[in-house]
Amino acid sequence: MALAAAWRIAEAEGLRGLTARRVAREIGYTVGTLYNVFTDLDDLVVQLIGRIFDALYEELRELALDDGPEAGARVLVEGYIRFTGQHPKLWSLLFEHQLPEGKQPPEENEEKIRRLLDLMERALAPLFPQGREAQRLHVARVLWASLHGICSLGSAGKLAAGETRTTMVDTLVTHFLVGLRDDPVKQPA
Amino acid sequence: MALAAAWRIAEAEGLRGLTARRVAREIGYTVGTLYNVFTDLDDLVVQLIGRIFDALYEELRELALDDGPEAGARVLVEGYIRFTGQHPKLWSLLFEHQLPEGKQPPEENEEKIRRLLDLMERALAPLFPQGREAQRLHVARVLWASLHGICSLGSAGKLAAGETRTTMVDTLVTHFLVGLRDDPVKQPA
DNA sequence: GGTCTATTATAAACAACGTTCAAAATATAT
DNA sequence: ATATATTTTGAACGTTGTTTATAATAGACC
Repeated sequence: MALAAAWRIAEAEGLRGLTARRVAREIGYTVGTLYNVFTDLDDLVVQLIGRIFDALYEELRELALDDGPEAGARVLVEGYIRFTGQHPKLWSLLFEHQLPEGKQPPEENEEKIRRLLDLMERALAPLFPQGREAQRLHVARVLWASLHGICSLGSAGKLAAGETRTTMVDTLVTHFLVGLRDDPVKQPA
Repeated sequence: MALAAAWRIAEAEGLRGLTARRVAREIGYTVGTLYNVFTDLDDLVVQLIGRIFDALYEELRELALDDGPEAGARVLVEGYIRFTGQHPKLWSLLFEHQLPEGKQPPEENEEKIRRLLDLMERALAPLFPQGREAQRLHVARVLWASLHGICSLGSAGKLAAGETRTTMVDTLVTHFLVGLRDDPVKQPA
């Protein structure tokens, strides 16, 4: 209930507008009540982040990943870009929010990230023979992180004025996968 | 003076510790005085970000970029990673800070980014014949943004537990450049 | 030096923030 | 109906960004 309200607020106004009192007002309660449910505002945000990961996963889970690695990778990155376009504030919340020094994100959120990465691993699987699972994970991570970087700098308009995320990601996937296939070494990290 | 203090605070405590009163106290003035110099706290942060870009540029500008595109790219990404390791809080500030809806970053900061990208363009230059400057810029952007993504997810520990940014970036550069060289099409975006 | 003016710094105030907690309201069980 | 456990509240504390009227200072001119 509070998380649903937080979702709406963050979707409309971003992390800046996401305050405890605002969430409380939205659900017709007082601030104090929120603090009986969440230990912290960070706690609320972290749980909201979990829901955002879930939504992204739902967007990507039903895509066809078995039409070859390149097709699979392309379909995944397209879905990712679509999500960042549909929920820009929510998506940027995932990385804007930085937990203070001491705290660290809960186990379940790491698992949600792992699930997303699994999709990319499955798409790339045909490229790797058995016994190369470590390298498969490694490559999936690199591609996923690069995708993130392109969407991150592309959306903020920081880097790529006059260039779309789609064309940039296209170039990434094309050249990265070509290089991967043509590399005779394929040595793990 | 205020910016130097902001630098120190942000370096030690990150964006969360960077408050107007804290900066004012650090330089022996009152908050009001800060608001005679900066229109806003966002204004101060944006100017601090400019200085961080400058520092990153200083770290990279003297590297040798003319020993071939792969060597040049590697030396750049190594320098980038070194900077993110030496000033993690400052570097993450660059992307944590999100300007509110209306405002947008000043022209000079975009120029500082452009300068950084130029370094990558110069490193990759031998790969592109004359008349392919647009593609050169495009590819430099993709590589730069991917590098950013890897450092971003790698440093927060979000993605790559048990994997270093160096190995990930290594894989990126290797496969991306191989794919770039072996691609007979090399069509611009 | 003394006066007038322009700049600069201050202190206090405002609203909103995160967070806490004793007390009031409510629900549950006997 | 009474006693107990739970939930919600409202007020409070300290801190935040930001504004503004006032005080302090500096510089220029006679």
